[in-house]
Order: sequence, then structure tokens, then C-alpha cells
Amino acid sequence: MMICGLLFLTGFCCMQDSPVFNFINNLSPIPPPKPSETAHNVQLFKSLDLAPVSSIFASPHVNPAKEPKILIRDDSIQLPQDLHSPNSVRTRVGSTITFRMIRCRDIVSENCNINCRLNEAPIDPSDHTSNSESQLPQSMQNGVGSVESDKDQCADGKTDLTISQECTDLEGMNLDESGPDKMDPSHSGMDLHESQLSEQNKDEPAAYNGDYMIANQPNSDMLTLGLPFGTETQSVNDTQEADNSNSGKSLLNEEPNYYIQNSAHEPHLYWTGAVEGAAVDYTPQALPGALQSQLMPCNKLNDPRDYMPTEQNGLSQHLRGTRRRSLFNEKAGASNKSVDKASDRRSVNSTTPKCKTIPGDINSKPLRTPPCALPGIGLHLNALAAIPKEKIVSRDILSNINESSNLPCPAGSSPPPSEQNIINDDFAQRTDVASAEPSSQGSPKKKRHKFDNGDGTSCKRCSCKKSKCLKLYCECFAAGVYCSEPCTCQGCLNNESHMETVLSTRQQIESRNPLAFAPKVIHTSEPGLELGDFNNKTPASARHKRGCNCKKSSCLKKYCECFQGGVGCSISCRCEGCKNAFGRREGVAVLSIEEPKQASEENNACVKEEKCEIDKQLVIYQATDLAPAENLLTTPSMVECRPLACLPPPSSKKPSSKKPRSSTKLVGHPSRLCNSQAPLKTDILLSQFGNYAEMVLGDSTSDTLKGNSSPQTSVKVVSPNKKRVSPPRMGTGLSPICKSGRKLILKSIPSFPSLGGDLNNEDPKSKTPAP
DNA sequence: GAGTTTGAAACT
DNA sequence: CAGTTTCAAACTC
Repeated sequence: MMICGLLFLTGFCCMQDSPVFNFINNLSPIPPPKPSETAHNVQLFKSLDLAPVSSIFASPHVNPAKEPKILIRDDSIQLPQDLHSPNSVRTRVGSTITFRMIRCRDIVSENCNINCRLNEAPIDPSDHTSNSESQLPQSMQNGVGSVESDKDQCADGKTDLTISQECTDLEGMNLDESGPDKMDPSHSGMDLHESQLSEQNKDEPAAYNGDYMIANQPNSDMLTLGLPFGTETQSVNDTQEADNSNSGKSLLNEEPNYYIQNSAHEPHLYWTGAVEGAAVDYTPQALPGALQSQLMPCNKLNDPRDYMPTEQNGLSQHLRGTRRRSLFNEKAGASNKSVDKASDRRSVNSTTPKCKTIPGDINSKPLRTPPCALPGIGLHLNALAAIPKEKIVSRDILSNINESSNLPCPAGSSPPPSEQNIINDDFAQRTDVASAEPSSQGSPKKKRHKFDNGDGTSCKRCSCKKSKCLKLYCECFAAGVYCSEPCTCQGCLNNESHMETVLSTRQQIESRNPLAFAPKVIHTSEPGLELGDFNNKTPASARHKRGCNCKKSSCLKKYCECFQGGVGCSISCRCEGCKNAFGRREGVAVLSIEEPKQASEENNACVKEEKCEIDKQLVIYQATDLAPAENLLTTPSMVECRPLACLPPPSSKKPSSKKPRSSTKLVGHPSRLCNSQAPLKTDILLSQFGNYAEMVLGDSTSDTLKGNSSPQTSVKVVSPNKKRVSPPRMGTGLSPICKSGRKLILKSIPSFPSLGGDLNNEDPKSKTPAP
């Protein structure tokens, strides 16, 4: 029965003709990439599969219009019937993006909560199982949205909540999952779960850091989810009811506000949402990556699932992690290790019941999922998986995303993780890069394992001492995220409690340099145009926006932003003796000639090595069709879309004071956006989002996300000889994730303000805060 | 883990 | 805008 139901749902979702699909398409200007379709399907599928229980009710907050589950959940929540009505559905759909974002948030927080509950709160396994089981069938029968079934499920209490949360997580996860696998009926169903579970157990020790868990609860949305353990059972029902009143409205009607508020209060939440949104925003090239990254975050979110015995976790993570990961990982063993570790952490943490939860602690560093955490990834790219509470997005994820995005994009491509991104931050891109370096340089040791996404989106862990984390020196601040637990900073003011200070500081910095928070790597809409094709392989499309000024590092070390970002140096660079493996800037040859022969020789050697590695990576990507999208490498910077950065200085943006290049497009990391957003106040955030999104979407969307480009771009990128934007940045995490979902998100997401001059966007003006 | 190096950011 | 200082990451030992 379940299988049939799943198949039915997936089929439904897959159907382009389906109202949902149409609706989605209408929403987003960007043509949904094929992956997206799969993603949707996947999501639906997962929701059903993974969480039969989940179907019960996702967190009341989140009601993805798209997903039947969500609807169901809402119903369970007692949302107004309107919602259920076709109309209601549509409304939701319209707000889908928002919802999704919320969900991401919720997912994270929820996951945390869930974990805590699971661990801490006594739960009757029998109940849980029974619920889940029973629910599945119901959900199946009910189809997308049987309210009643949901309600019933909800009635169960804790168990239900957990389940629902899981479901939500799953949903989020679904996004991540690219999906073909998921789509497969074979995979779907209990079988998958079992296999996955077993794998999960193995792979993921499970210990989730309580820290991660901690986060969101304080917020209203999360409140329900975040109920104190002790009160969980009762609270569940109560909360649900309360949520019903609130959630129903807020979610559907007030989504924007809701979203914003949450974000404002809790970076995490904000992040998650941001992440998705970010994905949307990202340039086309970036988008794919971004989407993935977003998904990744979601995946990371999934991590919580890991805790859960449920099969779901296993599915999402497992699939993602193994496959995607493998792609990147293969590239750089080191990176892989880092990723794995990150994943391990998560799993471990997740498994461990402990929730450090500090229900109320907003300030406390939000959960960061370990950047590396991303399923496949470690996190971040910091971001998602690990998403620090505040930073949520792990660069790992981002990195993953970025990487994926980069690959495909290269031609045109794009972007970014730090963390992830994502969640993470360290992951992909940076790791890749790092890995590349070591190989070339042979200094494997040291690269810090930050969870960088590549660009820092991923979980960044700063260790600021004097800057109070209010300067660009601070990665967290620069990434637009609040400092979180992993940070070892002193006198940190980059937290929610000092939100105003943070914002004002950001504004100051932006007023000084509108692009200060912009992604460091720019992807030109047309590769090679502005920047010109440098002899090097790096596609002109992705270049360091500003250019580096390296002198001693020869652009072969992370000191070089270009290198760090996995992009070649561009004309704008003022570096000396540039040996950037990703592409030397023009004129470098001359410089190199001038330079001592030794240097040149060394450089060449290094370059060759790096190239080889890169090529290998590229090949890998090529090999896997999906990979490109997922893996698209994005430079870390790319990954990092920072919403905050996007925020136009309140007063006025300086047109392009320094760096902005009219033609070039900024690629932001989705994850990053998310991150940045978190810290930002809602108003600002909203406005930023819109603009930012526009910026990103404008050009890039066409390329990567739209799906049009994806294949081609990926291929181009891959082109063996040329080192393109090295995936490196992208971070280890390949988070294929959110490919499809992202698009949706993008549209829904308000456009972000364009960055200074770079962005052509109209947005700055248009910024219209969300209602 | 401590210390050094490096280059961006901040400041003047 | 240029030069200097400050800063924290990257790197080395």
C-alpha cells in the first residue's frame, strides 16, 4: 500500500501537469530545472515515505504548499479549512517559498527539539512506530492532505511531534535529495529505510551536539517544536493548538512576517530560510549549487533525523552523503576526511540524545550544524549540517552546493559554502581547494579544518579577539551570520543580543564598501567577457570580484582570496607573481618571467599538480551527470551569498565604489544568504532578499538553475583541460540537495538588494519588504 | 599549541 | 587615493 501510495504521490508530483507543478513554475521566473522536478517528487515522496509519521504533522509552522504533507500537517494543526481548500492550497503554494524557508528553519530547530525529545523524553517506541506505520498508510490514502489523518496523528502527542518534525525534516531533506534515487520506487518504501538505517547506524555514530540542537525554540515558531522536554507531551497538543491559531495564519497569511520574525530572532531559523532563499537568489550558476546547498542545509537538518531511528534519515543522508559525497570526496581525500568527520560528528551528535538545548537561548550560539555536517558533506561547508545555531547554514553544504554548482557553472558558472556553506562551511570548496593545495604544495597537514564552505558560508568559526566580530575580519560577521558556539571569539558582539550593533556595523561597512559583504567571487554572465579569459582555465565567469593583492603567496595559498575561492585571478587582481592554479591573471606570464626562475618552476609544478587534481575532479563530475549540478563547484565566495552583504546600505548604496563591475555578476552562496539573513533584521532582510535574489537570479538563473544551462554548463565546466572554477571552493559537500526545491524558493524569496554597482538589479529600489 | 607569516580590512 | 596599522586567518614549527 505504502509503496503504491508513494508511487502515486511521486507520480503526481512529477507530473508536470499537476497543479502544483504548474503553480510552482508560475511562481518562479526561473524555469525549474529538471532536478527540481525530481526534487519535488522526492520531497513529496519522502514526506510520505520518510515520515509517515511526519505526514502526521510537520511543525505547524511549516506548511509547504507544495507538499501534501504540509497541508496535512496544517490541517492537523487545525488550520483554517480554507487552507485545505484548493484556494488555500494555492495560497500556500504562492507562499511556498516562504514556507520552505520556514521549514528549513523549523527543520533545524525541530530537529534539535526532536532529538532532545527522543533522547530525553521517554517515548514509547511502540507508539512511535505504530504511529509512523499507521500514518503512512493514512497519508498514502489521504493523499496529499488528509487533515483528519493528520490531526489524529498529532493527537498522539510527543511521538507525533517527533514524527511530524521528522517529517518536516524529511521534507526539507527531500528538497535536498536530488532525487532520482528517491524517485525510484525501489528505493522508496521500507526497504530503503531499512538499508539506510543500517547504514546510518554504521556511518553515523550519531551524536549530535546538543549545541546544534539548542537553538530555535525561543522563537515562536519553534516554540511548539521546542517545547521543553518535560512538557513535551502536553505541550505538543497545546502547542499544536496554539500553533493552529498562530501557525495557520502566520504560515499562510503572514508568511513573510513570520519568516522574518523568526529569522530576526533566531539566526538559525533565519538561516535556514535564508539558505533556501539564498539558493534561489544565487546566480543561475550559483543557483544549482545554491539550491543544493540549501538542500544540503535541509539535509543537515535531516541530521536530526539521524538521531531518529526513522529510516528517513538514513535515506536522505545516506543517499546524499554517499553518492554526492563520493564525488567530491574522491577529488580530495583530505577534504573527504574532513567531511566525513563532520558527518560523523553530526551523526554522533544527532544520535546522542543530549540536547544541550537551551530552549531559550537565542544568544547561545544557535545550532550550528557542523559545517561539515552536510550529509554528504561535512557541513559547511559549514553550513547546514553543522549549521551553527545561528549560522545554521553550514558551509559544508554550501560548499557542496557550491562545488556542484561550480562544476556545471563553470562555463558560466558560478558559485559558491562555506559552509555550508553551508551547513557548513568548510566543506567543499575550501576543502577542495585546500586539498588541491596540499597536493601541490605537499603540506597536507595543516589546513585548518574549518568548516568552510569554501567561502565561508559554511560554519565559520571565528576566533576574533579584538574586532568583537564586528569587522570583516570576522568570518562570521563577513558571512552575515551570528557567531555560534564553535566560535572562540572574545568579546563577541556578533550575536542576536547585539543585533542592532551588528546591523549598524554592517551598514557602516557597506556604506564604506557596498560590496564588502558581497560574494568574493564574481561570476560574469558571460564567461570571459569582462575578466577576459585568462590564459588559465578558470572560467572568466567566476573571478574574484575584487581581485587579490598577493605578493608572497603567489596566489597559491589561501591567503589569496582568489585561490581560496577556487577562481583564477583576474585583471582586477594586483597580485605579484601570480601562480594561481585556477587561472593566472593576464600579464602574469610577464610577471612570472620576471620572477625568479625558481618561483616559476615551483609554480609550474604546483600548477600542474593542481591542474591534474582539478582535472580529475572535473572528470569525476563529468562522469556523473547529476554530479555537475550538485557538484557544481562554486568558489567558496560564491557559495557565500550573503544576504546581509546584499543589504544595501540603508542610506544609499554607493554605486560601485570599488569593486563592482557592471558586467560581472555576483554569485552568492545560497547558504550564505541565509546566514547573513539570519542576523539581519527582518525588514532589512526582506528588502535585501528581494534585491539579492534579483541580482543573483537575473543573470545566473538562466544559466545554472534554470536547468537549461545545467547540463551544458556542467559539461563545459568539466572541460578537462581547463581548470575551471575549481570545485574546491565549493567545499567538500556536494549537496545535490535542493536542486529543484530551490527554484521554488527562489521565486518566493524576495529579491535581494543588488550589491553596489555590481548588481544591475533594479532591486535596490524595488526592495519591497515582504508584507 | 605556540609562534610566524600573510594579506585583507581598517584607519589615517 | 595612498600609506600605515590592525587584524585574524593561514601557515610553520
